[in-house]
Amino acid sequence: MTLQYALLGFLNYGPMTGYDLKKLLDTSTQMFWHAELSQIYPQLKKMEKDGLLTVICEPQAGKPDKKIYNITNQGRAVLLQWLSEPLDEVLPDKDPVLLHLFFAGALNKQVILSQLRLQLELRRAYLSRVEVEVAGFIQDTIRVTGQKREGIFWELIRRFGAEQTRTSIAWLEEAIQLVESELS
Amino acid sequence: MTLQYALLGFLNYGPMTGYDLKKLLDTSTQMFWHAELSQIYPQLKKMEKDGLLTVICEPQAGKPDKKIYNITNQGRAVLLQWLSEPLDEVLPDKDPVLLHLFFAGALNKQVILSQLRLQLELRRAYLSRVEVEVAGFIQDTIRVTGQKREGIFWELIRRFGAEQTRTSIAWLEEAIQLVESELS
DNA sequence: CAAGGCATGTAAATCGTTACATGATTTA
DNA sequence: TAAATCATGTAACGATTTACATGCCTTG
Repeated sequence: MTLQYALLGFLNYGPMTGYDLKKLLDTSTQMFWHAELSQIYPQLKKMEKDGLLTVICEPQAGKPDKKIYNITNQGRAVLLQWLSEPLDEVLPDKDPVLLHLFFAGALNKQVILSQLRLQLELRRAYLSRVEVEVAGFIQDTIRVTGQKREGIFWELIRRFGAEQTRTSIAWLEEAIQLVESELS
Repeated sequence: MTLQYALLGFLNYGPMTGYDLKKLLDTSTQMFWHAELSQIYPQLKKMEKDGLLTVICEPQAGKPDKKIYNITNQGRAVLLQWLSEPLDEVLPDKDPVLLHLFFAGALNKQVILSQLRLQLELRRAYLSRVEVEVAGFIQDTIRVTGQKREGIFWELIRRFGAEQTRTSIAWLEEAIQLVESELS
């Protein structure tokens, strides 16, 4: 169901195809929402049937028709209603990395250390991507589309990701030290 | 598949029932892994069929037989193999709260502020639970079971949750200020 | 006396991933 | 010439949630 709202959110920016939506999911929401084309296409079909979207087919040579989706007033209403819902939960998410670590007592010190060091490396690389590429991408998008109000929230979420990653990095550094010194 | 490893991880501590496992998932891993009984029972059955577990049925009056599961050597090998896998990904998780906020530009200032304030309240409450109850629960468990080595990791993960929550709180406070001052 | 804990499950539905299928054009 | 981009999908499988079903015992 949530995928529906993600798609409505993007279609509220303007008409586009399923393929376009996939690219947007991959470049902007990927860290907190993503989906495969094989999930997006049927979902769009259902939303059209439900009256949340309309389609225009644009014939193309050598490729399938381009199906350009438009959000309807009903679709906009459904989106706004969802967006207005109170955020009254702290969401438990699923994180296999933490599950690993939770049972890591069963492993020997060296294996644990190499796992922690690998995570540390990956998160440092991710942080620099968020601080450089993602930040630039958001500024470009604001400039090109003129979505200043929306841009405030995009940037806020980017900073959230950066802060969370910094926290992870500091924690991993401490964890490595602790395992090195306190684990036999 | 990951649920299997969570169950193996707990059964590696000692024999127990599906009902027991559900309670453990609810009290210790709930923030990074959880499952319903309707998923746990069939999974245990499958794991027994696969030779990762053995069962002993203990008849009870007025209740269904208690089915006590034991991890086998093969189960232990499967668990250790999974635990040893390199943690070579930064996991994208799904977070409807961030998705909300990503599209919050479509909402008016007051609705956004009340949503952010609600999240702030919830996370402050969660942090105090992690710092008091969860911390106490972990120390009790270490004392009662004597799992000192495992306890190091439980405590590490608890601190991770606390740090991430602190980061969220600081970020929400900033976000509220920014929305108050910079959004019309 | 109602609610919750104990203890097991099944059935249906939804959500999500992976694999398969087509076929032209562009880029490395 | 192989791979990526464009552009659509279907099919099969696996993971997860929600609803339903039973029934005793304990606690408030």
